[in-house]
Amino acid sequence: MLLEIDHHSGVPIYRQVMDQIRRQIVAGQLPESEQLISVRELAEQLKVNPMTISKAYTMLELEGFLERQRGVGLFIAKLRKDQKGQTKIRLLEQMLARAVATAVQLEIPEEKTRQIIARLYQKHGFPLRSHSDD
Amino acid sequence: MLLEIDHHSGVPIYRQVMDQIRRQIVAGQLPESEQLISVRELAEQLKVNPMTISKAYTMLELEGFLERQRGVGLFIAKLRKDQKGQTKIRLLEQMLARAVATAVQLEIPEEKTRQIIARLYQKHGFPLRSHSDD
Amino acid sequence: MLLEIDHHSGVPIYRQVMDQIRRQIVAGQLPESEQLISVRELAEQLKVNPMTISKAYTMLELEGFLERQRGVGLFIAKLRKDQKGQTKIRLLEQMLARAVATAVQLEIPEEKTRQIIARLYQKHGFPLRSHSDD
Amino acid sequence: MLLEIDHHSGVPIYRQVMDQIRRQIVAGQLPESEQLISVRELAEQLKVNPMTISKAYTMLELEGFLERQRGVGLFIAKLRKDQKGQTKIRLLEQMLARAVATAVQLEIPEEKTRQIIARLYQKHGFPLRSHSDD
DNA sequence: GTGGTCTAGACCACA
DNA sequence: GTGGTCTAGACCACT
Repeated sequence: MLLEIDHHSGVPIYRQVMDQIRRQIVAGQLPESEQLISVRELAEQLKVNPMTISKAYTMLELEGFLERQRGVGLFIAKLRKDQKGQTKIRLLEQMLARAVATAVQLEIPEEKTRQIIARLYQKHGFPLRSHSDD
Repeated sequence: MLLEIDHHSGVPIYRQVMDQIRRQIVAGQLPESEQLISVRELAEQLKVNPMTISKAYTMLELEGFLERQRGVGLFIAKLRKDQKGQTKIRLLEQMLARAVATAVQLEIPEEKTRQIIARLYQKHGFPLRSHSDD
Repeated sequence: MLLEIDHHSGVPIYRQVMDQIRRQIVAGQLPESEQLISVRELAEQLKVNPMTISKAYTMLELEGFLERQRGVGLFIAKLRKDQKGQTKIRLLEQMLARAVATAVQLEIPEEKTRQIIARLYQKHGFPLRSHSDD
Repeated sequence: MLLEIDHHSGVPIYRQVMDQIRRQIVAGQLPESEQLISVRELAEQLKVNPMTISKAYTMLELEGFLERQRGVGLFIAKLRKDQKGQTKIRLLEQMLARAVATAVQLEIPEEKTRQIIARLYQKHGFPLRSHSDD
């Protein structure tokens, strides 16, 4: 599991961990039912406090993305196929909703917003990847 | 000047004040060179402590959106014409960048993102002014 | 009397007025025993509050640079010849003392400080003026 | 870290703290990447309210001299090598500029200013380290 | 009237 | 443990 922590972003570390794991799960990058790397190990990898990782794991469990097996560890939850798709759209919509609300207040037309979106997609090199599962 | 404070959002009050005033300035909703509502008055309106408002004003002054006249009050700074436009785009890009980064990781194609954007714009009744059926 | 007020410098206006008048007096740019421009008039010229000018005048009177003739107005005080010279040096020394203290802490050598001084003098075009009264 | 607060100078305490820390950083007296003394501790040392120290730290962070690590503390920022030198010169120039502007208006020749500078440097026992007769 | 500073004390998020 | 936020209330400088 590859995670990147930005200590200067202002975003709490436990949130960065949550967001990245959640995304990897719904993106299917983390195989279902597999055991998660342990709190201690991940903490060591990322050079952060174990309590921070523990907090992230606990909250992801509350959200239903992780399942705890007492005495064993945490596992990726099995999500129904449509659940994944729904979550993906929901996560994206949340972020876009705030962006569009801002754009509307600033009277930035949809066309301009589209241009920015297009540029950002290009920057991420997305067109090169296949997206047949949508 | 209309401001809305959400005491339960977790976002510091002074930041909510900053963000809303900054946006109103770059959106041209606050006329240049005009005196701002006073610290005490806004504090009373919003039912918060004057220091909280003072902090927001001070930070906006540091950012260059407000100008102080000692003993008189704070005024909307005159921004160069291009500065406003740049700030508007910058504010929007910040929000979109995170959204697109998420979309790419979730393998949501640009077309789908566009659809969501379009729907959100419609919901806000945009384009403004050019239609008469509002 | 020519005064320039910088509303954005952070220096209180009454201080800017004091400093400039004081300097003009010891520089001999204001003829001795002449009546000062009235509070109201100067306030109008500079577009500032009359109380601000009044405060500056009062403090200069306390410093001995102005003399009040009740019912008439304020006049430039007659300074003994050596007083002017002493005041000039004192004013300069005060400012230089703080600068050198800083330079020493920052380990900036005297030579570098001299260079900066020389550049600043050139910028003011000083070498062009005669300075035979020293 | 040694700081001295003058409660009667009229200069806000948080500014005195900022100025002294900033100078110590660019003077290299505070080692890079080292953790700063905590807000509470410094507040206790100086017998002032923690918020006062917090304000100074926050502003220095905005200026780029300090870096925050959430939940851990504040650290001296790593400055590019030339940044330090530039800041040193900038700090000194600011003070000298006002002094020379005064000197020019008072028609004090550069030579006289140099003499005062030289005397002040001697008083501070500069040049440092290169002499052994201290 | 304006904003700026400071205090004492509370509560919170983060690691 | 760390810093961040907010309050209520005081005092000050400036115009």
